Amino acid sequence: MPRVSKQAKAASHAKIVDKAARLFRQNGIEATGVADIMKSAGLTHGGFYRHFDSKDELAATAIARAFEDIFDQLDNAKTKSNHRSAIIEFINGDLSSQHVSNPGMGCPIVALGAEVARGSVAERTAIAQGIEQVIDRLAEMIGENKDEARHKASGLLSLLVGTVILARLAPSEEMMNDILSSGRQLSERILKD
Amino acid sequence: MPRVSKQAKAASHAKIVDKAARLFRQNGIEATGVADIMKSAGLTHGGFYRHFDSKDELAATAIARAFEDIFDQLDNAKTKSNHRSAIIEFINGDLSSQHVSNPGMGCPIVALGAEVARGSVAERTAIAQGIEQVIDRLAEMIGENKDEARHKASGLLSLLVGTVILARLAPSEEMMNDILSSGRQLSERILKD
DNA sequence: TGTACATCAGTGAACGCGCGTTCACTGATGTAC
DNA sequence: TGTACATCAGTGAACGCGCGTTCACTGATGTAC
Repeated sequence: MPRVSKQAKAASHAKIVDKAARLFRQNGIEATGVADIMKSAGLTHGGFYRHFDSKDELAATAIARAFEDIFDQLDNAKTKSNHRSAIIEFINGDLSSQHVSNPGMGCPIVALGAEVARGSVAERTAIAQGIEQVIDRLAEMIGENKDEARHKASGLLSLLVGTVILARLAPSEEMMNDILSSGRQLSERILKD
Repeated sequence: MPRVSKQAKAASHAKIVDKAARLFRQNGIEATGVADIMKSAGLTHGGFYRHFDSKDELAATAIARAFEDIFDQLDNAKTKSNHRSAIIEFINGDLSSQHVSNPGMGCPIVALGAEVARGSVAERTAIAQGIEQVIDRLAEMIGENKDEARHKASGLLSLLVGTVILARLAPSEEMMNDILSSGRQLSERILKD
């Protein structure tokens, strides 16, 4: 299959990014090969460099793409009438066993934070921008005075990230549930003044 | 340098584990080579398999070793007369810029949690045991009724882990300090009923 | 305590393997007339 | 609208490289007498 149309290329591009965003979160960036991603997108590895200059460039793009999933969840919750109940709904989704057992579709900070912290500038910039926006949106939903809301949003995000990481390391379902419920309870305490 | 004495071997063994515990936390397990570790311990890579059956076995051992650093800090704080001020001292050490900028000597859950979550059974067992013990010791210092204390300890640990991860991703010193101070403030709120 | 010999910690070359990246090639797409 | 040709998305073999692991070798250590 030789040259394809512009829109076919755009579709390939989007598919590569989507699959990468998923595979990177699932298995880590380093542990995911360019060939794995291309195969997952229904292509062969040789064509990769018609889309990206390097695996690192894809990683930065895929991190930004992964944050779109989080923004969708936040925006989706925000359309609900009540901000307070919307944020609780978001928290319950984040601190759920579904999220814990599906890293590929979950939070990129949880899945990739530690790895990206020692990664390239491009990767770190992408994740920092994502974090900034998540905190902005959380703060907007928390409301009250702006500084105080950002303060709470930052603490809440830290708690959510740490809770899911610990839950993914729990050796039993029982312990996972204990960790998640501790996180949920503390989250609610952050929200009520 | 051929065969060495039993105690020289024991010293080599300890040095390999110490260096591995540090390098793994600094650069990740996968990104750290056996040869890097051996070189760092003043040895050549060929001798590695007189000490461990595989890199994975070393990883599990090094994770357990890394937790010793945390236990030392916790026990050190616990010898202080007042449990309440001791736990605050521990929190302040954990949520400090020194900890953020020195992953090699810091918390293995922060540095390796996400990677170990998709690692071998040996690695996951080692980190789960470490987490269990950290929660036990935190709960003991928190006091009050046992279930409530474990609940709080679990939430506190989640918060600490997430805060340090976010702080390591902060693009500016200012944002890092904001994240750390949000984490510190929330931590104290967990402690005062 | 002294001697003879087996053991094995550590060395450094070598192994197979998978990785990111490059390349010559293909033929449909896009463009210029 | 039709024709001629350059472009370039995608293929699959090949590249150099670093990895975890194995191996033959060395000679001091540990042990048996």
